[in-house]
Amino acid sequence: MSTIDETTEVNGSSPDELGDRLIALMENVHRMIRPSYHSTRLTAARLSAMRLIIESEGTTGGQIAQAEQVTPATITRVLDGLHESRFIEREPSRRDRRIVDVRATEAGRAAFREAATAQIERLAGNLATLSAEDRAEVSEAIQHLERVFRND
Amino acid sequence: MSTIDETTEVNGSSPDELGDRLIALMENVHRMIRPSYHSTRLTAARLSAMRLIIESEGTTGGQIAQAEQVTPATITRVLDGLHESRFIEREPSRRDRRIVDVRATEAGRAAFREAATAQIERLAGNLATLSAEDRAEVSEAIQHLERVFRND
DNA sequence: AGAATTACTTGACATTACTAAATATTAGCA
DNA sequence: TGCTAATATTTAGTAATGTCAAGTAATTCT
Repeated sequence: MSTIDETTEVNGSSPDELGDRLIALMENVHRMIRPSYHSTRLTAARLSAMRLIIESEGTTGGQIAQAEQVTPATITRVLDGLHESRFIEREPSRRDRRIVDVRATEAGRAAFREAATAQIERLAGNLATLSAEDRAEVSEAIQHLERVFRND
Repeated sequence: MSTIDETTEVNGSSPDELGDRLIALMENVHRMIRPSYHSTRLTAARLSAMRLIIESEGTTGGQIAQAEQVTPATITRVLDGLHESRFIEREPSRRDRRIVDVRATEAGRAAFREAATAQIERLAGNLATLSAEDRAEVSEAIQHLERVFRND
């Protein structure tokens, strides 16, 4: 007796099969959006951190680490890189001087906008080859997946 | 008069918006499936390479590099790691001794099965919370995206 | 006050990516 | 045939991103 009811599990949509295909797809997409190493000073982890820093004005090192699901040690280094490029400012919090408040500089915001735009456009070029109907379906699916995988 | 017919561009499905959402989603998923550094000897790039090596019996270094969209130099290091763990065998091709034929060992297959299963299950746990209908929609969408992003 | 906890940094290391240059082999051509 | 060019991979050096373990400084708890 199978645990899977075949009438409801059409064309590889069981959780396991879906996971398998999602992993393979994700690797393809991830490589495509990987920023090139020398064209910009905003590499993958830094770009992602900048997104958080800009969206959550006055966030802290620990909050970034949690959102990025990495250890504080990793974030320290990412912030080191961003600071060296003058994209952020770090300052011990007034209320608790162990905590580091992080803010984006104007240069940081500008660099983020540019890098994020380039990253999106690399994907958008491919996505534009889909029909509007297919894109609507993809949009629906992303909504489902966002519900399931979001961690804020 | 807009160049975009608004009846076909519903809920954020323009290529740019879709790209933006896809990037955020992929980052979440990518962190979730990132193998932990010390629990297994199959790290991300090695696991991905093993998938290719097992699926395409008797593939070569260059073919792997192309499929993974990285330089041959990168693949050499990945194969070094896999070889050190006795997960693959490397041998100059009989027909052209510049080419390196790569084959998975039994230990490699076993390790791959174990690591891939763990990776998939981390995702499948989340995906199982979707209804069968939603999963079917996601499956459709993945098919569209595979068509657009696949590079073999 | 002293001990424990918390937030972050530092040091030592592994993995994964790059470019440039080296090596070895095969293919093309005069 | 024999020189040259092209091809497949490796090696060397560097950068980015991640780990853990240990250290520092500030806050909280008893």
